[in-house]
Amino acid sequence: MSQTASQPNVEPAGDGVPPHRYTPALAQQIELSWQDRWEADGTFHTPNPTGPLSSGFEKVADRPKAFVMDMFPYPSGAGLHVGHPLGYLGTDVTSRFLRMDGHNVLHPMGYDAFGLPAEQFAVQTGQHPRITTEANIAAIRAQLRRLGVDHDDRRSFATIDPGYYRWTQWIFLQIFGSWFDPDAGKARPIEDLIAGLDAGTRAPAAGTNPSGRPWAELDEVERRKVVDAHRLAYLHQAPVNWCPGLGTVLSNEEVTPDGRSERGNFPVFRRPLTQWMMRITAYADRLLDDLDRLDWSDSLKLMQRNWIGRSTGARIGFSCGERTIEVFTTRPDTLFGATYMVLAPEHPLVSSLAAAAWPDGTDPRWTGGAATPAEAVEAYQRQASRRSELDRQDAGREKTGVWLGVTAVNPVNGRELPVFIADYVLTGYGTGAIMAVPGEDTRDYEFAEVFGLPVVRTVQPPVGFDGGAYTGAGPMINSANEEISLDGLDKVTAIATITDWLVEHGHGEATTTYKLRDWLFSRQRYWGEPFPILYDENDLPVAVPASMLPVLLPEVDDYSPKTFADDDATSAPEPPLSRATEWTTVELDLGDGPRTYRRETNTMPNWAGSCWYYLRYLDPSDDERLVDPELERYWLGPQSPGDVGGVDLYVGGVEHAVLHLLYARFWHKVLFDLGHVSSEEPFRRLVNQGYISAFAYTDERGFYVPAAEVVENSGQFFHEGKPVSREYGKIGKSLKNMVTPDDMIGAYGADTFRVYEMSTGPLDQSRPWETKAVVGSQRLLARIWRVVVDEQTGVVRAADGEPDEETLRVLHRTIAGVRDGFATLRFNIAIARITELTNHLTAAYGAKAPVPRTVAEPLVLLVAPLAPHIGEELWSRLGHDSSLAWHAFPVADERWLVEDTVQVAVQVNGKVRAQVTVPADADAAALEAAARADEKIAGHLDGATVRRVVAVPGRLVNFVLG
RNA sequence: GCGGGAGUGGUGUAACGGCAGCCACGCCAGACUUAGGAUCUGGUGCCUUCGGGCGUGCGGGUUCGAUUCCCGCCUCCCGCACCA
Repeated sequence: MSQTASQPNVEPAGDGVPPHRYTPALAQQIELSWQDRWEADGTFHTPNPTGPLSSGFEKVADRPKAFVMDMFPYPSGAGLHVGHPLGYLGTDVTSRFLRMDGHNVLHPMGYDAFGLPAEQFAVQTGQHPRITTEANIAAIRAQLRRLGVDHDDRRSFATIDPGYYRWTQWIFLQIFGSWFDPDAGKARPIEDLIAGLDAGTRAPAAGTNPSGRPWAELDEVERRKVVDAHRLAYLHQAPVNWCPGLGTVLSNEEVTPDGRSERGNFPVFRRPLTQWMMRITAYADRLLDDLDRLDWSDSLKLMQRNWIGRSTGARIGFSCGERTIEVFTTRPDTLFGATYMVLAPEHPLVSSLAAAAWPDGTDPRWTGGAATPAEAVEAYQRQASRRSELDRQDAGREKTGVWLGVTAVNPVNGRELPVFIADYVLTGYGTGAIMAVPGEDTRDYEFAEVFGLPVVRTVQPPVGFDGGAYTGAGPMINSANEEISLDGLDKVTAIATITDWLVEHGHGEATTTYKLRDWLFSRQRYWGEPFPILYDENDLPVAVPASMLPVLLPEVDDYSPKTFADDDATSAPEPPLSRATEWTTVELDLGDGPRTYRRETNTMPNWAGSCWYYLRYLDPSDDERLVDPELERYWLGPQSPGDVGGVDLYVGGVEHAVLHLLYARFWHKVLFDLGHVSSEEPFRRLVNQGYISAFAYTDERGFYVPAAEVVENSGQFFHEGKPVSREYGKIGKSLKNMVTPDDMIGAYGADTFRVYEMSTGPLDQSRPWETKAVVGSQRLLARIWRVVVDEQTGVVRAADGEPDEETLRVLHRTIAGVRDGFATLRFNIAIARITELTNHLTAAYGAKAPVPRTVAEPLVLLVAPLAPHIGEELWSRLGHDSSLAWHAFPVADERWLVEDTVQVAVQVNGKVRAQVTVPADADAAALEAAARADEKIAGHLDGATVRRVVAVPGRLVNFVLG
């Protein structure tokens, strides 16, 4: 098996080019040959400790494991451009390095294949989305193979495989079948809840029992509704993001800040609809707190923290006639400064609170020009619902609102506070109602100005403060009643004091709220996982038994949901599956005799399949269970007490910071609570790879011209002789700056492409693409080739002799540097060190003397993770029968990392004035003596007073003159 | 507006608080060439009176010494944004 790729039929490379030069044609020949051999030999098959993939595990049983993973791609029809492989190559280099360095490495790849583009293509063409999706997967798989990545191909799958989504449905049933026990702080099986309710040891949670009657008195249907309201997956009628243009509802995360759909950019409206929700809010604290235990970038953690948006404060009740208005505030200390109240226009109390008529002397600004409060409210609510999210969130807009004609009572001082509705108060956050403190809140101050409301300061602003609201720190003022006084207190003490008082008098309590909302989990699409849910004759949801999974996606004639005019806010969703009439109705015996059930016709959102795919890699053939616990413990389990476990390196784009990464953590924690996994988190270490952008060029008319045809001439850019202007942006067809990996592999080979991508900066850094610079990587590989192979004869040139000491020092410095670069994902510094070694060998040995084998072999091993094909080829030519993929990575010998003598800089007053060479172990005194002996330094010191001498052994000497 | 990150040659970048610019692209020169958009070798931060001087966005500070640490400002990028 030691035959090499290039022995026969190398074509003459052209006039003057040596026949055995490392040309792109030779590189491609070598690459294809080694890709075939890796596949035939199963070189990258990773052994599991047990089960069907465990063959060969004894070879690696004593190795530490390393689970290295990419965010799997969505198989779009557009194929890959040069920006896509950056992360894939980063994990590939890492996994190859770790394998050589003695780890059992799992580096798999799969496909996230449900989703909108394939469905929309299917709607246009009538072709089943599975057909296009599978064709796209095959194309991307071929592209990845041609890059030489070391994925274990036995472990690949797509989320659309019934054998996969069967378990996606199974997990849904686990979530549906459990509730969050606030006492235990974790999910538990729903049967435990029912047992507690039956035994009377547990009462229905607040808001789950509308009738208010005791559990024991409820009938069967009422009980089921109470239980269903506790589930982690539950049906809920609430305002959701309805997108008529797409014909589906969307999660908050899928709606852009300006109130449009992330996909398609259609307007989104808030509409009350009954939909499946997942109770991710129950996990808000754990999702937040466990971020501290993850090796993720600070910026990414911050994005999740902001999205979860925990804030602590108080809930305070304000009496308003017969009713109580509950508000949430983070500043209960400013309660004495509340001068009015505001409800969100959609607040449920609004209509019942509105007065019958305006009191005499009502400020005309407060009525909205309406004859009665009811009319004013109705008009304002209509206006608010029509207003797009963009308008409504524009903080710069003048405040609007109307008075309800009533007042509420400030519990702390009895002050009568007029109650308004205004759209600057959001219905979904806190209680949807606020106490307005214009003295210390900018928005309240703006509203108070427009409506002529009083301002009471309760925090002393600094002298000279002439702004409106004062939001800074300062002592409390104007904050006392007969029982308590906050005056003079600081903010923290005042909050504690007033909160105690509120609790004592039954007016409120300390509380925490979150920006995070429950996850809207149903979509009115065809191309997604069907819900394993049936509805019985009471229209209540029933789980499909696990034994009957998967619920297969039925064939339909029309893949599109009914869509509507973009702005038709009152339209209602109609999922494609509802038209599969033979499928929607089913007769089953679920243990109580045959009955007729109606199937859930929504499908799961795009994110469902990516929530757990890392578990499936452990054994994608498992039909018995979600994952073998032994495999999960081995690959994902905690590595030490307190460790969260999870994938050891997860690389992907930052665009998933609050979508996929939050949802997957949530599912994983539910699975952990229910005992299906031993790890608390799915992704221990996460790195966001940078983006590759490219220059694009426009002509005088502003049209893009093909970037590949633009030439530069002394700083100016020209296309067909005419000047063009340069822009910088995404790679793609629209900017006419598309460059594909296939283009680069065709021109240079995969190894050169890999080395170039890795050389342009640390993995997490974004960078521009520059095709003309790729040749530098090609030159490097050609020089390495020339170290081992004679370009004229093709004969291997490695010598048996010993390298000189200087070469050994460079070699071992290189080994240390390359290891550092690989370990920290700074492949650019690894390549710089390899280049130095190569350049040194070229200069020291040149074309005449062969490089000693003891240096040439480590060089090949060092470059192999980056450029595996040329690595294998040279390794093979050096006489090794087996792949270097499993050969030990070189280890630096400390002996050669320390120099005998070192050059140290000599500074005078911090400026370098000379270099002296001293023994490496010279102490400070010897260093100073050597420095003083230098002519230049002696000149500088002559006649001056040396106030101080700083001598750092091995580094420098600094004379400080007085 | 709030929060985070980043500013180093023409370009991508590199430097345990210790000689700023490793490595590469580009550019310049040379070699080999009928030729060079191949390959190889050398040079390449700026200024210079050739002694040297100045240089890591700007201004301060800490230090014997700052690209690195601290403070303020400017610019760019990212995230969030009427979240009470």
